[in-house]
Amino acid sequence: MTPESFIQIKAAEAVKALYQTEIAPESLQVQVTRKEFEGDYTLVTFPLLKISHSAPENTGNAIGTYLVEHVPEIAAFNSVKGFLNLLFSPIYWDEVFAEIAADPEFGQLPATGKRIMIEFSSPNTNKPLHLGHIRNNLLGDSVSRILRAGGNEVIKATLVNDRGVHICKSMLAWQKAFKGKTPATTGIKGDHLVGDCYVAFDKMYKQEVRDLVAGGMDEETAKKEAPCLKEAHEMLVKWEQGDPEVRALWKMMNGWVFEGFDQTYKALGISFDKVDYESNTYILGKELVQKGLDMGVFVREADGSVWCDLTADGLDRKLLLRSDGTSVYITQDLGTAERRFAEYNLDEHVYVVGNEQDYHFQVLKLILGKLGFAWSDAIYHLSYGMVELPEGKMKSREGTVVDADDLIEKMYQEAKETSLASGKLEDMSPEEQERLFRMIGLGALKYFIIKVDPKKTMLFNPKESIDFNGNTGPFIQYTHARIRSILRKACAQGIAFGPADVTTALVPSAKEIRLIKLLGLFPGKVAEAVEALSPAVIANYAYELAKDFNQYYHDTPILREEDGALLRFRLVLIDTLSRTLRTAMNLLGIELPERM
RNA sequence: GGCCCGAUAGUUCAACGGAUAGAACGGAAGUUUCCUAAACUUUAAAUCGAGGUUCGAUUCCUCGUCGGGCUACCA
Repeated sequence: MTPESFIQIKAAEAVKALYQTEIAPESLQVQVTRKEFEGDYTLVTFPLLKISHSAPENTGNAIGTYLVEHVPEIAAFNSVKGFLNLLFSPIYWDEVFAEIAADPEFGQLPATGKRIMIEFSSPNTNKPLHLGHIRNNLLGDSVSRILRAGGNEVIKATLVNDRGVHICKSMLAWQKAFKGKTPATTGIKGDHLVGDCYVAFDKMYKQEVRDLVAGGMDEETAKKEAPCLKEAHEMLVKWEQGDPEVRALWKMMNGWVFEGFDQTYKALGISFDKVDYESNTYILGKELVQKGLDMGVFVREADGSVWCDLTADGLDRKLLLRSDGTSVYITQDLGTAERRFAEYNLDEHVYVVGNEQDYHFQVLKLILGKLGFAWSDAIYHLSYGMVELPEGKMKSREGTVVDADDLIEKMYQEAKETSLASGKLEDMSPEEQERLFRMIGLGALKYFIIKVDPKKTMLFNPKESIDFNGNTGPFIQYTHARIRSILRKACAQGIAFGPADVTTALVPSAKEIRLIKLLGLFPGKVAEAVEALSPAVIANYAYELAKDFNQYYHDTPILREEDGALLRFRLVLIDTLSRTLRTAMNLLGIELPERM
């Protein structure tokens, strides 16, 4: 039980005894006591004044007196305005700490019995991954870990956009300007090679538009009439007809891209349980269109196109089927969602997709609801903000995109330089060092991105991205390494310790109590992160833990402690701390080194 | 035009409607016989504006200002 819920329950009992009123324990507000006041946790009593019909301080005093008299874990209280500060007794810290130290799965919440699918990443196969994808991937990966820790069964899914006119553009450019070039012959990573083709197409296209405009055509028309664009569309038609040549080229180039993506995913430490390809799913949803027509929620226009009128819901009319009978993006999304819910019997489905698609998901949920699917409410769009650079928004056309592979490599190099400069790694094997540099570089990148509230637009400054100080991944990794170092030394000195040594009857210091208090908060933080689908909650918690340890460590000579019992208590404390830190960082997908 | 989202120290980020709005970086000043100084200590510095809701508002509501996104028979 978390300290908060413990107080909530006891306080509700107090209210019942004192004022003969039943209240829900969850409705009571409990917070960690601010450090300028005496106490461990604080009950906010303002909301209770209506029940007590008494001044804030009197109410607090009444409840405080009751709690001290009836609850052995609560030792003392003081009441300041509407804040009832409660001081726990050592009995309580013993209980909390023993519970944490003995629980090998600390932070894992009880099973909910829910099955949740989370879709993220969902890349296009016409260019390599960039910084925006990294935010998506890290969020998706971390949120799935958090949902799992929240007691849910989680299925990580991705839907690869492997078909469409954008891929045809890359294919066309390859035919025209890259023929014969492969990742093998050029030494270029597959997804980058295909991305180069895409850029080449764009160049070609722009030149053609300029030529047409120079020839007297107005720009709007020129943009539609550029020969290479038309060719790309013809290629798409051929692709849909199953033209063997086009299909072969498509398969080959997609193969390059997948190989490239695999490397990037591997570097990021990300994997999926289920991979869908749009080339297989784009037909889905057509039966739903018929169903909608039968139900009268869709209408067919004279030209054969099918629409859903959402104007009554404050949105626009949405196209579902083109006049030529082909489906659009949302149609297949409808079909894919239906299939997933049916196939996996999902309780919830989370989509990690950028906030530029807020409208799309609003429409998606609305239409599914109109089609009579009760589970439309179980769809959650985890909408995240864009990543901007100091010079503004990333624009692929202006070449200001931060490439994922480049970035990962840069972080690694930076980690390597800084680590080598510290001169602490001389006795490590080259392989160990490599592993460590990767771990630190990646930890810096991941933490930097994940610590920001998902829904906010964030700024990424490549120059400052790898900080090893302050609220950063490496700071936490460093802290963990220090803890492990102490524990190693204790082992080497033959000091045995274990959960049995946990007893704060030794009178722990204020800082030790604070650490225990912080540790006890972890399950609550996990629950909060699940609720908000926000890894940032965990990230900031982990930082607080690390920071507090550093402060504790600074003026507590742990291994020089003479008293055996106190020494063992301290070792158990920091051992528990390192475990909790590890568990928390694991939820973010960040590895912690044993030493650095 | 319509719809959606955001605005907090110089900068990047925090703060279930709760106490004197927290950190970090950068700035200024310190700490190394000691288990990792990639650390620690001290210090200056902020809620876009105007109303409203209430015991209490950075947080909720309205209006305004500024910024971003969406508004394709693209995906």
